[in-house]
Amino acid sequence: MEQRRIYELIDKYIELTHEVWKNSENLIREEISEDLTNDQHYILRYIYKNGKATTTGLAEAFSVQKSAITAIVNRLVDKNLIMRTYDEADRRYIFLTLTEEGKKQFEKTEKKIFNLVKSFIIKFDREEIENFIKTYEKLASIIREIR
Amino acid sequence: MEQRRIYELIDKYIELTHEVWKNSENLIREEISEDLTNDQHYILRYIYKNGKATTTGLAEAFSVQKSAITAIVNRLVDKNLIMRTYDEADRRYIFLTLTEEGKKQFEKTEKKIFNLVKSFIIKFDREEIENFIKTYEKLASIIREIR
DNA sequence: TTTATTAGTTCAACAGTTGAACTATATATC
DNA sequence: GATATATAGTTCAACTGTTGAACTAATAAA
Repeated sequence: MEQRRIYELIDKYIELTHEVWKNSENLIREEISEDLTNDQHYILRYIYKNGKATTTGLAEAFSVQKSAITAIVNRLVDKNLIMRTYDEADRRYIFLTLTEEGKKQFEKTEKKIFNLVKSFIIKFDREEIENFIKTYEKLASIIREIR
Repeated sequence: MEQRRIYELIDKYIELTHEVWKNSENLIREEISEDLTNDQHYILRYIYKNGKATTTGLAEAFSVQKSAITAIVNRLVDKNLIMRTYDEADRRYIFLTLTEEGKKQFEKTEKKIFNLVKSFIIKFDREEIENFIKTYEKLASIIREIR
């Protein structure tokens, strides 16, 4: 590929990712902010999908320090959406699980986000969106390798 | 498209965008954090590309309140990367421009980000990345319409 | 001239983040 | 078994970014 075109593509990529991410996050926030912040929802999402989680596991998954997770989890525990339970086999571990209220809250919030994403995903024809997701997956794994 | 497949695609989209964005931002932060935060760089980027900016313009472009822009701009002014100048034609307006140091800093930082993005963009063949960007642009304009 | 609007800042309050210091538990080494 | 090391998690101070309300200053409209 010619240098010039590569340059243009990179430039567009940088601008597009920033714009799309920012706007999406704002749309999501408008939908859910009365109940949760976006980051709080992503934490609930991780625990919901995995059944349980640890501080260290979340810190790795979200690429942040453990203290950042502690802070968010504290807020979710205060809201009675998450529970902490010691692992009796190794008491250094604390398992984070969703309370019943946490599950309900997640499902409610996720549905709103889901419908939002759906509203723009359905504007593409099937082939285009399939290819887009396929490339996105490749991109994710390339970035995973770099880290 | 069948409901089930749509569901899967939306689910993947939500997970992929979050993972890719988070990881990319972290990679960028590792590259530039000694000089600038990521958001500070994006503000410099906007002014650099447009020559000048106003608080209101930046607030709209970044979809945040004006006070958020004031805070970031203050830090950049403190670092002597941005200048404020009153518009003599309408003294309500304050134009934000880059100082010489600001331009240099931006170019230096942008180059690092550029090379980072390049390192994963070049792993795709031309057609794939062209299609990806094309769909991304469509996505951006759909989201722009929704807002 | 009075009232509206517009551009921008200030401020308090909050979420999220890092990084260092800390506690508590478990594992390795002598 | 005692000491040293490693691991999981929290606490804390400091910082960035954010909202939203109250404010100042300048311009436009009535």
